[in-house]
Amino acid sequence: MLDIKLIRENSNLVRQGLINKNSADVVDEILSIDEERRSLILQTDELKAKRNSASAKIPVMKKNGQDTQQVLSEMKLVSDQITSLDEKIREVEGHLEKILRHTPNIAHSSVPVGKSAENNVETKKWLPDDFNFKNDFKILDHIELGKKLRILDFERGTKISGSGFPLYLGKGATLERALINFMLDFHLTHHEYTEIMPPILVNRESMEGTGQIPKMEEDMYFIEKDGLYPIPTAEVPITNIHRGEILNEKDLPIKYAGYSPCFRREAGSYGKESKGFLRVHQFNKVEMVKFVKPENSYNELEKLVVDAEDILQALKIPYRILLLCTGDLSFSAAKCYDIETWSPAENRWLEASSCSNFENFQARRANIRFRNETTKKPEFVHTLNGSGLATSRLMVSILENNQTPEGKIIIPKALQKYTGFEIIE
RNA sequence: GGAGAGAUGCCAGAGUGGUUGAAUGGGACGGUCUCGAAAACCGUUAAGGAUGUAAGUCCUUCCAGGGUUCGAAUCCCUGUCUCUCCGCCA
Repeated sequence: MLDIKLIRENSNLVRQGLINKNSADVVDEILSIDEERRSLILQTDELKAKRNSASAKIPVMKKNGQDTQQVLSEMKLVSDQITSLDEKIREVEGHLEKILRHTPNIAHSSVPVGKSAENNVETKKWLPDDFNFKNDFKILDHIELGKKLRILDFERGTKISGSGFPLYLGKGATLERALINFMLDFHLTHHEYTEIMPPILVNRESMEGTGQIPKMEEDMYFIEKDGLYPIPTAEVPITNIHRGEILNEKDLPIKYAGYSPCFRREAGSYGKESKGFLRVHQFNKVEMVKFVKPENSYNELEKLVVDAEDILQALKIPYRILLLCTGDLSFSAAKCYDIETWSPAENRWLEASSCSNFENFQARRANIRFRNETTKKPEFVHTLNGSGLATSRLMVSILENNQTPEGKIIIPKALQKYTGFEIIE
């Protein structure tokens, strides 16, 4: 959520920010509602002050045996006015809140302005030493490999649940589990994260806190009976750990990493993208979340990206990094890097991680603050998160990049002690 | 799932209609004392909003949302959560 004071005091900056993010310019609407709100508050506060002072006098008058009849009827009137004004304020504030909750974060000044994904900027490309984009044998895609080696069964996954629910078998299941353990261990030992195992069903407040709701509501699963949402990412429960809290400045930055399955309806996105692992309703992901002091958040974002990169380099998976332009940035993000891994069968890059700085956008929604040691006042923290990483896309790259001409898979060295085997054949 | 009890400040815990944003104790912080420390004593210790250059002033908030009343932490209704007992159960 944007700060109403920021909108009030820097309306043009916000206006341009919304336009850059391909979002509707609601600044004038917000300003006029805000003005109405403040004028109503002024009126009701005055009446309330009047009522309070009368309330203090009434018992004294009674004690002195004075007649309170006139004051009481006067105050009855005042109270009625307060009630109706408060009603109006509730309405106006509800309206304002609704608009603000639907208004996206604006991008940081270092983010390139652009309309869509084509305007994203590649900032880095990393390839393993012996890597070559051309192969001298026929590359099988992950679906064919999965079938041939009996490690993935998309058809039976569909039978059990529907399309987009992958079934891992045998060494495929072991490899998936190994990958999760490897990534978590790596972040804990090399990057000093605290491990989290979060609830994977969350309530509405949590979904609103991180910004998935209301904008992305259609993409979320929802269990109506209990009012719970299966999480689309561990970002939701992990960021909400500190919802409504005031943290100690000396505890910052707080760094959490956690594994969870992720559930996404992906409403309306069927088609070519949806085959195999490319777009699924359930996948596994290790997520990194940071709570940091505002002045450090951009520095922390760069470190977050490196944390994700370290995993890919250890696995020797070719990847590139994109700096997303304003138009491609998600609702809550102020700046975001996508990390894409190479799929030789698809002959293209696949998004495996997204590392974002939300500044205080989520913190404001979720009311996550820290006490500034110098000013002694609470301030909103900055929150960041990054996939570290999503296994489904990673699995595609691991299988396809490590296949032999005979269609076997060589397990990356770093993973072997987790899988207990070196090859899938 | 059934029955009951409860939710107050950083914590513990009073408060059942009127200057109670809230007694008391603990903790934390500052000070006095001390060579230093402890003890003792004194003081400070909420968040949000409106207004104002500021100092300040005012409003709101005792789980949440409604209601009664001139006035609600206190009374009524609904919801959420916690605890105890019973049942069920990985």
